[in-house]
Amino acid sequence: MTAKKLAAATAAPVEMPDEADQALRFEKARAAQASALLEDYVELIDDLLASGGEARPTDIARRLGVSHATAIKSIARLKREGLATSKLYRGVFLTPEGHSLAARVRARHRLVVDLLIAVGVPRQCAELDAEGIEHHVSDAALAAFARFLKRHSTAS
Amino acid sequence: MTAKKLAAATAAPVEMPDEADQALRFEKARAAQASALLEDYVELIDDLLASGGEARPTDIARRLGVSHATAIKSIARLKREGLATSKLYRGVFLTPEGHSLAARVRARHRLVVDLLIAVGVPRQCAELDAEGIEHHVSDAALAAFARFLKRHSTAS
DNA sequence: ATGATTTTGTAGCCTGTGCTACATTTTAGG
DNA sequence: CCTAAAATGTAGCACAGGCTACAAAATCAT
Ligand SMILES: [Mn+2]
Ligand SMILES: [Mn+2]
Ligand SMILES: [Mn+2]
Ligand SMILES: [Mn+2]
Repeated sequence: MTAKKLAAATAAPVEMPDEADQALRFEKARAAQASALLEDYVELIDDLLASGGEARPTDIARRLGVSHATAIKSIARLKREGLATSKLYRGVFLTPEGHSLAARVRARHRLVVDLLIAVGVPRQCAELDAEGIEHHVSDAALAAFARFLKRHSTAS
Repeated sequence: MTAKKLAAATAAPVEMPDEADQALRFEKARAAQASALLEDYVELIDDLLASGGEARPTDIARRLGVSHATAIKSIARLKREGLATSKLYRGVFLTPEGHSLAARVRARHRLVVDLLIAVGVPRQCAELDAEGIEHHVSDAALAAFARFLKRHSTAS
């Protein structure tokens, strides 16, 4: 290992980031990925409740493109984590925590779409990509997005 | 359901996207998520090979922040999918397919970081967020990012 | 050279998130 | 009201990607 480090120090053409930093980056990305599913569910449920009235497992499943069995299991997880409630054959509802998460998630989703469009991404494409991107945008980045949009919408 | 749709049509305060479109969005995001891990591995392995010489399972594990057992299993998947090779105690190497994937992934990673910085995200934060965001940026969005950066770097 | 340390590999476990198939319950239509 | 259709729930499977614990191999240092 000593030999290898020396060789790297003398002949390395590429600089690597610090090991610990890099590990933290990947760990953060994995964590975001783990909550992505929950975020999409609460956002969708909140949309359904706001738009029509009911958020039924079958509707949720259809909109997410998964089987109803899968949706029901994920809804069970939402309940386990205190984000949703449901009564047999009565549809799904959000707890206050679920509702406030949904609000944050929706605001972030919109901001991401708007930023993508502002830098020139076609609307359709922006909406496609945002669905995945949103889960990895930190609050600091979000704030920067908001500043950018304000700057560039007033300067029409 | 007829009654529900009528109610929604008359009193709906929120517009929902088309069901099929929405399902496609979520399916695409899930697909991106599934390849994210492979992308991070090939990018990291390529970096290690370019910078020092070797890409050993333990190094890979440390940099990714996972146990070496986990890394070895993921490397097995890389091999199964034709992206990498390895001989016992000889480290990991990329196939031509793996190498070209790594090149695409690295270019995309850099472009995403640069764009985030260009819109005002602090560098540190940009590098953190990019690790997750990169896997969800389509080619079309990437092209838009490149155009945006060219426009805004020449106009200094 | 040999003993300690590091690296690698294996085995077995868990959780999350997909699926299909089947059972049950509710809802809707005639 | 009764039957057919739709919705819901359950069971059981598969696979990915985490982990720890243990075993074997290679490397390093004395
Ligand atoms: Mn999403
Ligand atoms: Mn969303
Ligand atoms: Mn990444
Ligand atoms: Mn990357």
